Amino acid sequence: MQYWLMKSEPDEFSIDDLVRAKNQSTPWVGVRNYQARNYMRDVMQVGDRALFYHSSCPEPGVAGVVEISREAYPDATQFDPKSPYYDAKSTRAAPRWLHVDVQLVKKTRLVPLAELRATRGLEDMVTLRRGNRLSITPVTPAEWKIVEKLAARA
DNA sequence: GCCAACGTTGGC
DNA sequence: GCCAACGTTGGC
Repeated sequence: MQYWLMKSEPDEFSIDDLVRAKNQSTPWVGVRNYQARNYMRDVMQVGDRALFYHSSCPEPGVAGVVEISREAYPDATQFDPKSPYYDAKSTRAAPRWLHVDVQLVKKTRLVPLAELRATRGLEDMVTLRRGNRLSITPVTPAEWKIVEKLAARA
């Protein structure tokens, strides 16, 4: 059992989109970074929990909690020439890109990035480290507790 | 729109 | 295998 942080651009897919989604669940398509893929493929397990993070938007921050609901399987968008995630070098025999499914646990208040940065105990959070751009990063149990407490505040 | 930081590509 | 050039991310 592991904790994670997963970034999504709310213009693309927001926490509210997840609230409205069928079964409040979604395939995490579009990851095109090997390290993030490897986390999904090799480390993530059904039942792991993740912070749903809004990035590249007016108010970046944690917007909710999700649970990994299906283990990694091939990302169909890599085979679709019309998709922005199309990868001409990937084949069905050896798909390059995989993804998990995630299911909503809860939408929380938006915990802004600035607040995360200002919180004691989160100094070493991977996603907050200088220059980090990875869309999927591990979160320690201690960090998880702190962020959950922040998110539960009114 | 800017820019720092990082990942990927491709020539050698 | 090196590394420069390029593209992308993501906060501001």
